[in-house]
Amino acid sequence: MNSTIYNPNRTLNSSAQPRLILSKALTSCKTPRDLKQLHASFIKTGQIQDPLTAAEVIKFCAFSSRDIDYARAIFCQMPEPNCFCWNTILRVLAETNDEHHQSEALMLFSAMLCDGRVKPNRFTFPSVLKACARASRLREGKQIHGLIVKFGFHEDEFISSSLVRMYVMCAVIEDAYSLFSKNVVDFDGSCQMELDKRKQDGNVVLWNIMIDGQVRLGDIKSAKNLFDEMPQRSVVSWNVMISGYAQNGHFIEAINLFQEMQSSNIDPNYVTLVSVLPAIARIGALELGKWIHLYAGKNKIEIDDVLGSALVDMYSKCGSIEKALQVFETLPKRNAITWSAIIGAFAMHGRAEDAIIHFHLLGKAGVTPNDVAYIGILSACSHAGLVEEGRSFFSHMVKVVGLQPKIEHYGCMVDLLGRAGHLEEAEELIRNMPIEPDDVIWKALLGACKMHKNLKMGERVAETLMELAPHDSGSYVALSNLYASLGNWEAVARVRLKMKEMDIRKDPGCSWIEIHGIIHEFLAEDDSHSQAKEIQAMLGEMSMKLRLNGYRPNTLDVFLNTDEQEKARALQYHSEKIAVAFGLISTAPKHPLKIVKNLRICEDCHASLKLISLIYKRQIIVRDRKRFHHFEHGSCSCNEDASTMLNKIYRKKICVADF
DNA sequence: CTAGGGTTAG
Repeated sequence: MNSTIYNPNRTLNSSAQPRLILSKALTSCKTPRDLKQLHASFIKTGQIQDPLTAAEVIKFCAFSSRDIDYARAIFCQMPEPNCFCWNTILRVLAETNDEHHQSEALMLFSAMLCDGRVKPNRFTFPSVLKACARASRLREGKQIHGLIVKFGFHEDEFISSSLVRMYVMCAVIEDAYSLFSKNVVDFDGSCQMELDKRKQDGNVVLWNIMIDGQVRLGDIKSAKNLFDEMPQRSVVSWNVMISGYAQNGHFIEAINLFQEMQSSNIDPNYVTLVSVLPAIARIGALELGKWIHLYAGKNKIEIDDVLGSALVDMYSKCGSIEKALQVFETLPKRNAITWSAIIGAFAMHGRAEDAIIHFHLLGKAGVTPNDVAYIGILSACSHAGLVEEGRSFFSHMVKVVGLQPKIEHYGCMVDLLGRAGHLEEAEELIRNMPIEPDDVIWKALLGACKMHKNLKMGERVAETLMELAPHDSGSYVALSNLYASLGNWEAVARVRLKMKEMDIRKDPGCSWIEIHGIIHEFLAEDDSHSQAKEIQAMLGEMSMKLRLNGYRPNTLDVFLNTDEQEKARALQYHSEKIAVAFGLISTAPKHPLKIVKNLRICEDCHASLKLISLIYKRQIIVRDRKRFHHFEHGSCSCNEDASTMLNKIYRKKICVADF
């Protein structure tokens, strides 16, 4: 590292200014420029020599202006950092999301020990353990555990909870649990009254860490059990559990818990909002999302770049691209993730031009695009068929920005080339890329084979896919669709038979609708809802009115091997239809219905919903796993979509379900 | 100077 740390020949200038004035001066810094100016003046007056001043500046750099390099530079220039300074830089490095910085924290810690002029104190270890935890460095973690015992800090409750955290994050759940049990205070015992506030808080933290660890290991059930068992909860306990659900795909549970939190009179804070918004976005619960936005405003919760990114994503995934843009434009600060969110939003809504415009604006704003921004821009190009633009963005990413393309980027390129008909080039890209291809990328190529009716390549790709993911329904469905698009029904039957033999079933379809702020979830053929009877009646009415209006069930995409009547029945009970039926009986006339589906909407539902929008005079907005469909006056916004055009041309033959 | 957070191809 930097040798000036170890230079013993300089002396300390102790012209310390009172700390209050110092932090006031720091918080008055609004831009990195202000900070650098203040720093310059500290250097001029020699005040930077004061460890307290330096530590404050380091902290401010790292946490308020998030400039780790600058923080490190200040630390490295200190002739004789005291323990407080060491602790500060260690904490700064440990709390980043960057594994390099966390490793650096460990190296710095060992430098601190070697240097020997400053002994680690009880504030040093939590940071160092955090670095081990975040970087999953069990070996170092154990060594540090030894040191802690040697220094006699193992009784310290902050340190013991950090130890639990380290073990839990390094996936040594048994050690974590035994330490946890040793340290956790039994609230059922008579000692409860004697516990002081600090001890109680420490106890809650210990539980929170344990829950967080279970969540990170993907053991949501154990996490929830602990959450239910814990004697006291803080707002963090709720946040950990909510984000745990959200990050493991249990969106409904996350939202339910968020609502339960409010019934328990715990006020959501900034982190709560950031944690619950992704779940709201994925479910498409616009009303709840708007409420969150309002709540932040009312409760003076600052909408910064982080919360702003979550809001932009939520509005876009809930169908309000305009609102997403509006939030984006009013943000005081935008980082690479914020830009990725808006670019991804435009991509999802098929607005390639806006995506490109914003990609250029990002560069003008002095932000370096991250890998996710490139995923957004490449998928926008792909949807719009902008092959040359896509290629140029890809090479820009590699050659100019120096980002290593991930499988997602190759996936976008395969999709881009494949859609445009450059099938050979797409396949070559897969075979030549330095990453092992996954099922997703082969599926993209298979989709393109289907689109361009390349049976030869399609069969070859499907074969590879079935080897790669033999129990994934997707490849069978895609191959079957390819045969169907060529009218080869015999081959379709063969694929379906094989699926049956291998007991492979299509993923269950699932739809959500938000009514008066409550989210209702429906599976296909679902009759578990409390208003199941009314819904059934409505479905009956819908099916009758549809038939009176000339609709005939399109049973080609029903994947069951059953007779025609069965198939028609199954279609009637697709989850999106159930959600629409429920929406129709639960809302006032003319009220638009917004539905989110986990899979792609099937052609039969697509056709039915067009008619339903006409018959019931409702706007119906369906977000399927890929895009938005706005049904109104008997037509859908995606009408001009290429695949639908194909379906129109091959209406009689095509088996449409794209799943 | 313990704990929690945002974007991700088809």
